[in-house]
Amino acid sequence: MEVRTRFAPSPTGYLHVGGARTALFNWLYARRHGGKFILRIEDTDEKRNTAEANQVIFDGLNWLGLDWDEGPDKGGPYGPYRQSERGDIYSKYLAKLEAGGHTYVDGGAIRFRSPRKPVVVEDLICGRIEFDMSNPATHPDMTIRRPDGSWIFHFVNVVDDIEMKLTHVIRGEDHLSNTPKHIELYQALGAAPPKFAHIPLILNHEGKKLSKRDGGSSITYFLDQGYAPEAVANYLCLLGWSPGENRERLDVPEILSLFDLEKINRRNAIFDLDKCFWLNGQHILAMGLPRFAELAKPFVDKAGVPYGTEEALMRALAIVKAKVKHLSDVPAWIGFLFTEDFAFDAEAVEKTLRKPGAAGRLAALAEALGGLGDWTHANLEAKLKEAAAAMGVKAGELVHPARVAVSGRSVGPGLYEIFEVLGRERTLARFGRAKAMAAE
RNA sequence: GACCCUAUCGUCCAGCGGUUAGGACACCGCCCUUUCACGGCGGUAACACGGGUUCGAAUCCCGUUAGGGUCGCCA
Repeated sequence: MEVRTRFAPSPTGYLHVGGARTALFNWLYARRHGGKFILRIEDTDEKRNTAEANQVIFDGLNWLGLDWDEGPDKGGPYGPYRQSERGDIYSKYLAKLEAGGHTYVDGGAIRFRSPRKPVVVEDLICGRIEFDMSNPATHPDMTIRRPDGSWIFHFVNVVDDIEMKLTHVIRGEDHLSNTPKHIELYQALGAAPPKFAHIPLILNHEGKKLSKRDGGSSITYFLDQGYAPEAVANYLCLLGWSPGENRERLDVPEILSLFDLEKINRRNAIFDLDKCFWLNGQHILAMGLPRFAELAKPFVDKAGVPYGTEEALMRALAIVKAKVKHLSDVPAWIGFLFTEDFAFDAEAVEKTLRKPGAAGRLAALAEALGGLGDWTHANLEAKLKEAAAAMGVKAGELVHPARVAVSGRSVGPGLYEIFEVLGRERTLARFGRAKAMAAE
């Protein structure tokens, strides 16, 4: 039988990382087993069900690289995929329940009468759990339709899962206690329940459920902060799951080949931004220049870096890629390469250019480089070291003031790489300008 | 409160009856180095507690404690 999983978010206007991880696990499971991944919007109650709120979900999933086979925007054999458009289906199922004598009216609302029999949940992750449903005080008959005719989550969720032929329901552990209610509904409707897999929750640093207020609780945070989606997906799946062999950095194809619901653990995990950050750097380091450029470009454009040609941009990106941890930092890393109007860091100027003799050393270096043959990394390095030796100083005595002279800062890409990208003319011009700031 | 889940370094993840309890992030040293990163080496740091079972428990069982979740005419 074909595996069918789903992600069924409520359009609240943002995509929570916990939801994103749930989506990721569902997607992984479906793709791993050659099945289908379905997107369904659960908007029976939420009045924030706007086109924008829907778009946020689409964008978030797309950004993470999670594609769906059926959904509100692409249709499918069991649509519509928005609960607000499925009223007729729910009415039909309600009639079934009514015919079976499973409902009663209470205050205008319709409730489902619990059979009050023990219910066993066979969970792929949590194992076998038996629930005693006999006490109406702790397990009240659930409402399935409000007096105004609108539907309640538990009912429509089950109906849709039946109608859409879902085989596996992978969701947060906060639904574990709801599951026996859902199973009662399946039984009353004469449908076989899907396999359930309840994954542990993501907690904040206080050990509470991650909320909107917590940094990094929304997927857009990662996009804005300059995270690579592959790094975020990688980090998210490492929360509660392990590929074994102490593997940390994994690309999606690897995750796909290793993923297994049975290997998901049962303990809630605290979200650790530090590790996600580190993983981001690892992914950036490992990715090719084209991918890096693709991810960095939006930030470069947004910052208005006047990089000129595409080739020039690529040369700049190439020399900073190994240093960058956040893609959002790229403009700051490369800006000085494209304008003479870059800022000089006061402390850097003080420590290097204002050092006695700096002006003379800079002048000597400029002279040496002026006569250099091919303006290449190797030649530049050799010439600088030769000049340092001739002056009887350590290479650093030339390197540091030169770096500040051409970039305005004491940290940055490799010096010779900067020289190469700037070219002879601009490098020497910047030397000349810096001499004015330097101490004799 | 009732019910359900969970319990290994500060954090994430290994471990599934016999290990000097391992890896990663973070942190602290040292090395590499033109800066910053990267990388390398080393260090600090954990089996919640109490009973069992067993020749032998982080691993199995039972309690206690702690944390989380669910008990909606929210999803």
